[in-house]
Amino acid sequence: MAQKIKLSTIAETLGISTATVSLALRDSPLVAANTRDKIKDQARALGYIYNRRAASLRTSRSGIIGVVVHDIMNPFYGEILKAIESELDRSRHTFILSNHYDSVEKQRTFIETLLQLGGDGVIMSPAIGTPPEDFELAEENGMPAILVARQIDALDLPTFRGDDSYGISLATNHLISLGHRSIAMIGGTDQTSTGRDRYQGYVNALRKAGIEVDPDLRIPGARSKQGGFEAAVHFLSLPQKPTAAVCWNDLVAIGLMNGISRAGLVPGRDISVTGYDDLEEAAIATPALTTVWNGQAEVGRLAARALLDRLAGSHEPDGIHLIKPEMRIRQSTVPYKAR
Amino acid sequence: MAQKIKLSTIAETLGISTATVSLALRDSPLVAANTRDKIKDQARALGYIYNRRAASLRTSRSGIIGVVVHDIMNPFYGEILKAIESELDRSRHTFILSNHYDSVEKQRTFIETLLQLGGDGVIMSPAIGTPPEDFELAEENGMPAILVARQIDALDLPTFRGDDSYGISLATNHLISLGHRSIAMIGGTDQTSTGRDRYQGYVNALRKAGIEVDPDLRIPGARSKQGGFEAAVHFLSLPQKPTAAVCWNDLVAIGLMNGISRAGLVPGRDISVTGYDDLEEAAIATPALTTVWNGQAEVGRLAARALLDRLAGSHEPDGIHLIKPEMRIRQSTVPYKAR
DNA sequence: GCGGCGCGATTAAACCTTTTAATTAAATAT
DNA sequence: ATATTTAATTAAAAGGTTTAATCGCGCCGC
Repeated sequence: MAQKIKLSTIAETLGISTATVSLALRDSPLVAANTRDKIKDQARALGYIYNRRAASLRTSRSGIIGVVVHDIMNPFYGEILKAIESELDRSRHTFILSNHYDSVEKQRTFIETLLQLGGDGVIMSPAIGTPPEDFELAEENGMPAILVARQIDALDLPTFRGDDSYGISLATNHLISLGHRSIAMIGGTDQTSTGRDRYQGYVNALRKAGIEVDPDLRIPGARSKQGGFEAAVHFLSLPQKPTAAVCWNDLVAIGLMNGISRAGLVPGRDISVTGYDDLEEAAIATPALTTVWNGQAEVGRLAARALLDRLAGSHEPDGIHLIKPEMRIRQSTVPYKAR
Repeated sequence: MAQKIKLSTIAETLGISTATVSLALRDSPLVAANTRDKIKDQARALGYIYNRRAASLRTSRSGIIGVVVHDIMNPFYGEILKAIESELDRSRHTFILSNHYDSVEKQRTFIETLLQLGGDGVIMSPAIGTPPEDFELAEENGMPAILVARQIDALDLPTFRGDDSYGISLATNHLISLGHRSIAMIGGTDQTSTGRDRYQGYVNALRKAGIEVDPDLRIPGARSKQGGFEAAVHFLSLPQKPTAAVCWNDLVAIGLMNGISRAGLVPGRDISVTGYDDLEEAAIATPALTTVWNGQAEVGRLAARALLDRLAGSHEPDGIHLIKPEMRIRQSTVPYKAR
């Protein structure tokens, strides 16, 4: 490996000072146009590589933004990440991604690493049970945090997420309007704010329609296809013989439909199923999945925007920004027929 | 934000030198045990945060490893990433993730950013059409590169991938042994080494069985569910009426099966379908997908291991390391019946 | 009583860039 | 010709950590 080219290498070969080189490369108006061009040409010719860590040591701005979610392999987060990525791309920021798999421990390690690297900010979907101190750690050290998808009640951080309670009530109402009365809710947990909101939306819709809420119809579980698939057995053996299922998300819904098919029944004919999130996959599932658009791309975009704005100095109001979900009706839901 | 705590802050409050503090925090044997403990306690008490950029400026080791693949939302890469992540986790390295979406431009930008950050190494699944110079750039600047899933013919970099030709021939042979004679190959491109290998595997298997290769039965397309779904129409309208399809990967296969269902036929009864990769999802698809295990976890693990070894000094031999795929037979493939 | 040895701690330089204040050179005004 | 303004460049310090070289000191053996 040839020896490292630095500012001073360029300066020496050109017989000028490093200060001028530095200024020229940053396009400062302080340096004459033709010296600037000469410098840039030389930098290119020598294969100069800007040393960000030296620079950021001086400027205390690293250009690094951390993003941490539960699991990047989950398409729900994937769609959020994609939006964040494309927003950050056009702003010369590098982003560091991590999963926390709902381990508070892992999440804290990530925040610490990011602080060590001098991260400019962080966008997070916090792990279940995150203690507020972990975020205060970030803020205290000058690293602003923005929350997506989940909120932390004790903290007043800028948060972008869908209106879960409203969204699930949309799905539940849709099933009720099709004549269903025995409706199960499948997947997810009640230990997150999201979980409580969703359950609340389900309960509210049922109550409003005068349907009694049966706690046995709540089947929590993993928020994955696997989770939905596994829930199918339990679901089909319920004594109440539900005719419809409101699922935690599209993954659970697709898994559940697979499980139902495996048992010889036909989803979208014998059983109505709704999803949540409107993943790309929902439209091509069989049957095409009725679901609730949850605006993940919007969430990601707004969160990234908010962080960039804050880094640029503007301190926009904290608090929770809710995206209004919308119904997407497809073939997995049909009018009630006795089973 | 309270003012920054640095080594010298700790040193002053304790009336010792920063050198001692630095050594103590790195657990150097040069400092006495009880001073070390005192220092560590004080560091914790003051909320000291290690400044990695200052350190790496000095040591020229950043602890950062770059990972770039086509698309992290693709579960095939997701499984590789997960393996890399867990291997890197236990070694105090931070990893920076990026998609290149097969844009050589985006890939180069990423490599440059990584160099600026002083990345210690990079693991890549190179973009289609990557010019060798882009990797030489990395190597020249002391940043070793390891390839996964795809290779670059002109370069002798350490590469870990499945044996595609062999793997696809396994799938094709399986269908032939079930009596199928008109077998299509769906999805993917022939512009990557992977693509050419896979097509070769398909062709070889057919030839060996004395079946004529019909180029019309090759339907290239996006390597996604969407791609498979869209290919279904074309597939079903082929004049040759194929009774089976070898798909580029599980996503294409699942999409194709969805498309076939949508057209009123039953995959795993009317049409046999094989996937590739054995994603978690394959087992719970309906019907459960016959596919080829491609060892993504193994690929990721070995690649990470190889990079860490190289960073630790050992220069293991370059070249291509092939993982031997294995057949996973499930319900999506059935014996031939005239259609 | 002295040279030598080891332990524990320190000094000081180095890593590379940015930025402010200062300097020099050139242009304009008087 | 000199004084003043403007433009272009530079010197030097700062940013936080690591590490080779050095130092001080108590102790051992002779």
